[in-house]
Amino acid sequence: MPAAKITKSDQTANKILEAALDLFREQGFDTATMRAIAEKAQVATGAAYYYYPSKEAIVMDFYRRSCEEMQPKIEAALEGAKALETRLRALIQVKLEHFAPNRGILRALLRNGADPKHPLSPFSSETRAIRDIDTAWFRRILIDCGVRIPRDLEPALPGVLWFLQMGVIFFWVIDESPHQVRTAKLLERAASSAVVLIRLSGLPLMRPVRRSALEIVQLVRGA
Amino acid sequence: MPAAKITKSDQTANKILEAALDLFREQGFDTATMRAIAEKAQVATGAAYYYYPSKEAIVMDFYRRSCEEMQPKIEAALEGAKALETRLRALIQVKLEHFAPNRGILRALLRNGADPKHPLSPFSSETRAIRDIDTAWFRRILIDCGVRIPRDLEPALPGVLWFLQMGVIFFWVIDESPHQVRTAKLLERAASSAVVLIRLSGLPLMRPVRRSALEIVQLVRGA
DNA sequence: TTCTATTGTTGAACACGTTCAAATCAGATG
DNA sequence: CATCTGATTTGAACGTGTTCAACAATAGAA
Repeated sequence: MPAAKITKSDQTANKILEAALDLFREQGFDTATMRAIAEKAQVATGAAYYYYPSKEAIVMDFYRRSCEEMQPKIEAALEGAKALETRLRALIQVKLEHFAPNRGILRALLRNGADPKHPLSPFSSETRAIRDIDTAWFRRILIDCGVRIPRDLEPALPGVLWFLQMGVIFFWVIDESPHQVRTAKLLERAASSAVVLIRLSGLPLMRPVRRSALEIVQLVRGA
Repeated sequence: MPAAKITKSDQTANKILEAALDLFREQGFDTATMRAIAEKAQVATGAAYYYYPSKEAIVMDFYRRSCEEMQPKIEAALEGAKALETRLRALIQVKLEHFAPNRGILRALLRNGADPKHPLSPFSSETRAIRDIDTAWFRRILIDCGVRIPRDLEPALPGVLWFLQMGVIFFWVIDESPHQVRTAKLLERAASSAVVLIRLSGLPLMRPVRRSALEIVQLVRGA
């Protein structure tokens, strides 16, 4: 692998990204105009479009970078965490903390979440790669976690937990309570409930329910 | 109540609404421009804004009207339906059928669903009235439905079922399978599972799970 | 060095949703 | 009838994200 040289082009792209994020943080995604971003980055309006195909692509790049930066943080947070509940909480907590200074930007990103056709949606094909990396973490924390996972549930569970995580993050970006204390509570309850449900799902009595849930998951995933 | 006279103003508003919906259906929400809508309605661009504060307000009005029109249809569909599962399916089915010719328009409406601050979101304060009417139906179908509802679950359940319905509708608008056959399957499974879960939730063993679920619901509702 | 092709940069122009001051209309009032 | 008042209608203008033809800089080949 050749040493990744930092070209002038990279610097310009960075200048634009930083200018944009600054403005997004200061005045919000909608209020910050491309003209203002370009001016702050000391380039012409068109230059921004040479590096980013759209305003949304900028916030997409922010998302991609954030996820990269988070990988080692996640690794560290899971260090020593053995119980599934602890791991779940730690994994999601890392993300909330990492995004905390940029909650507004994340909101701009997630507001299109309901539309899988939208490039910014966490369910879009554009964000597929990130989603896969994310899901792999959930697959990993299920291994040797002290909770027996029913065989048929195993392939689907990481995706379901990722979805649960998305729910928590969605809630977090719109949580107006001081210090997002409601989200903290929700995360606690959700993680605990998830583990309880997984445990229960192994009970013979629950077999039909488990099968139904699985069918629903497969239906939704296939769409 | 005085006879609701149809004023010239009403006619113009209607002309604009119809022109807009036609164009939305023909070419989609984004492609249809306000100028084209105004032209089709044979008014100036500004006139559209005299009647509708925004392009989105038009589709909002469509949503409001649709819900009004659906009331008698729902009433009819529930006629004779006694079992909870049947009722659930019928209630949601009515909505899908009613919206079927306008699936694209509904998609434009729901894509902002993840942002409760957005006026068009089914979770926004602007759509509160509609949501309340909707939820009342779910409260109603729970009465004398043959399924014992745990006391503590009773106040929360209509809202939860409404949420479930929203999930099905969200899935439906993005379901690309022929005739939305996947949605049909999903609705079947979801309704069945919902009833099973409600039944199970009454079991003594499930009391802690029920309590946790209830806590989570209350946390999310309060935000 | 000089030519050439690629890469980067510019700012005017476009189409859009939206606003608004002015014009027009309709009905009430004198 | 003439006048006034409020409701309606107009179309130009604004600010936005985005495009693009033209230009500049750079790097590699000759």
